[in-house]
Amino acid sequence: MSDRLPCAFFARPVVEVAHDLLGCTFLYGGVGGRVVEVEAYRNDDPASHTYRGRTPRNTVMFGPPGRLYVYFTMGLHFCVNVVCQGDGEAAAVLLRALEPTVGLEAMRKRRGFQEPRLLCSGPAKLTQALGITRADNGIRACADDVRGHTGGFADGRDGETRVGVDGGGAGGDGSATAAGACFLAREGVAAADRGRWGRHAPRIVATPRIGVTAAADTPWRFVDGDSPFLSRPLPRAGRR
DNA sequence: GACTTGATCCCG
DNA sequence: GGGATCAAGTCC
Repeated sequence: MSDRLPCAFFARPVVEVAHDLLGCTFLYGGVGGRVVEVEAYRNDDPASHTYRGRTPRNTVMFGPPGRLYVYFTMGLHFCVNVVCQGDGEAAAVLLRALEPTVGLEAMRKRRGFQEPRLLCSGPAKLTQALGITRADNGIRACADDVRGHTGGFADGRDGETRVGVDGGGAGGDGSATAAGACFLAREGVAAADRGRWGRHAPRIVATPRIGVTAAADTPWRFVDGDSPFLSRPLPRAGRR
């Protein structure tokens, strides 16, 4: 509980948050693992979905930090981001790979593979393994801040669950997205290994982002250079 | 290199 | 409104 990242964690510059998320644990519906690869996207960034302004699809990115922005891509995949910076700033961190640590069997079942390295080593693999879909767009992934309020939509939507813009989602299936079932947490490791936000300290390596054509050189993909669970191996130079 | 579908764009 | 375009991926 106490180690769940507060919403304030995400209300910081997105590149900073991306760094700090490495080594944290992402859990969704009791399934998940250690974050080993992320990418940062920002409003003034040609590679971001929000670069050309607000649309129905990217609306969640313009909302308060700490929410999930889930988008559908390539005709068959979902990818998941966590909204960052201030309400309206439209920045987010794409979760690209996890080292699976919790709920391996559920992930194997959804993915159809046994090998742990094949479960969450890519943004769409990860959502498939965890069972994240369009219906999760807009759900909160951060713990309540102290007391009082941190953000929330101006029109009053808030609280725990679906605030997606598609008005759909059947609303009542409530399994994985039940209150508090989706969050990021500081990893429970020796205090000596903890950084500012208490996570297990990874060896952070920055590279250009994968699959983007605009701003192709911006080095906003961050990985744990020692992890074997990346979506793709580090180029030679980045290895140890 | 194929696959698959929906959001967005550009024209009208 | 309608058709063209192309996308923050995966495949083992």
